[in-house]
Amino acid sequence: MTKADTRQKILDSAEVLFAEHGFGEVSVRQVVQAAEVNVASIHYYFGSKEALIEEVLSRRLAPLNEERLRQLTEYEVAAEKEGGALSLEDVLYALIGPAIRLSRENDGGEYFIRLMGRLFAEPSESVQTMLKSRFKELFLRFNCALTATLPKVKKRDLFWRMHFVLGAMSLTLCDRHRPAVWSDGVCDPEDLEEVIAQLVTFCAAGMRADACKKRRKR
Amino acid sequence: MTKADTRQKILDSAEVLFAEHGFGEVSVRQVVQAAEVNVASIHYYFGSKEALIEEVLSRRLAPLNEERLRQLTEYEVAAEKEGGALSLEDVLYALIGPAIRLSRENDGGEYFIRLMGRLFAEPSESVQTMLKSRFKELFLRFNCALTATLPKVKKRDLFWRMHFVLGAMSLTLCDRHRPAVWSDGVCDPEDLEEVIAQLVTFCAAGMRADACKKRRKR
DNA sequence: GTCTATAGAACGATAGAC
DNA sequence: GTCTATCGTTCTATAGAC
Repeated sequence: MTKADTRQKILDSAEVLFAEHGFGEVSVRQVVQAAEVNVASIHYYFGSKEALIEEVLSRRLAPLNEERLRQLTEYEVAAEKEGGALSLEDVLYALIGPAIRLSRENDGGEYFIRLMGRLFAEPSESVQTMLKSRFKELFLRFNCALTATLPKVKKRDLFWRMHFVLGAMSLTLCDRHRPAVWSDGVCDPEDLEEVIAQLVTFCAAGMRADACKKRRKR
Repeated sequence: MTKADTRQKILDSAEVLFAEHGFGEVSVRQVVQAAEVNVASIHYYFGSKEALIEEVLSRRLAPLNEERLRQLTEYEVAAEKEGGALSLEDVLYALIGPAIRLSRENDGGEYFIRLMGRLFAEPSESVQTMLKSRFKELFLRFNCALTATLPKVKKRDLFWRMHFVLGAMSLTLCDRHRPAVWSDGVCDPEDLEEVIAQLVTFCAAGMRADACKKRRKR
């Protein structure tokens, strides 16, 4: 077995196990058993359990966020060529589409995406700092694009709404079966393009809402 | 120290630790140390770590969901008295308001709410079955109320949108500081009524969106 | 009802032969 | 690069004195 094979097998098994049970619940011994490699391999290749976690994440996050930025740029160029403006739906589509598609792929992307959903629900400082640094560029680019398509929405409202978009997307990524289970089969999460369309429709309407007003007591 | 005191101290400490670090990452020894009680207490009072987790959850979930249902009924009665119909904003307010308020209380409710946010991101079957059974009644009641206020929205679209509302709310509950951190202080998550108003505004607009259409390729 | 003491298993990590 | 063997630690859980 080549070096690349062992490394790969460890990463693949770790991705699945961490996604299904969480970091703390999975031991390195379970990982090596699932990967069918030796106990010592993880420390040989990664040094520690923590370093393994880091690797599992970075392996897929960079390509995903690059694809999002690529699509956003593509839509911007297309809009300019047609002489029109970038639409809100385009921006949301570039943000949401690649992640949902990755979550339905059979090469393990599904597990990585569930892992990301978990991480966003994780308030520990180290995790949040890691997320912020890895999403900073993406966040700024999309924030600009959204501001441009929604000139009437106040800056503060826009930040809140981006947070809510992230939440709606994040829960959808966490567990693809939930909408079907809770709706007794009315929703079909296997229909990829519908999931994306549903999310984009909901989020676009939410982003376009009139200025938020605190509620009068009734 | 009375029996009730010890039990209470264990539950309070467990709530905080589980919320901050997750179930798997926290050992019963850390819990007893934080609670300043004996190592054997947890097994005396709860039997096992798993049973302790169950107790931490049920202690607060029932009152929270009762309050949500109570508010919904209150709004229904008020609307009928005025001869008007229940508004979508009322329904969302009854769903979201109590949870956000609990998340800002200083009696530990804050930690419980973060724990719930984590659980929703947890796809393990046992957790999802537990959640579904404990939220079934609430879900049905609110589903009815939403259907009534949104007669034009298709059943399937409605289910999807409820899922997205849950996601937006869930992420907001997970980590109260995130919107402030990501927006460099522009958002103020300490302003309770604004958080609620922002969420209700966004979700109401999303729920009212026109029928979802799959996207044409561009 | 609270304590000490400890069983018995699993943990992350490493040393050293091959 | 892969293996076995094992270190030292920590874990959940329990038995039994008080």
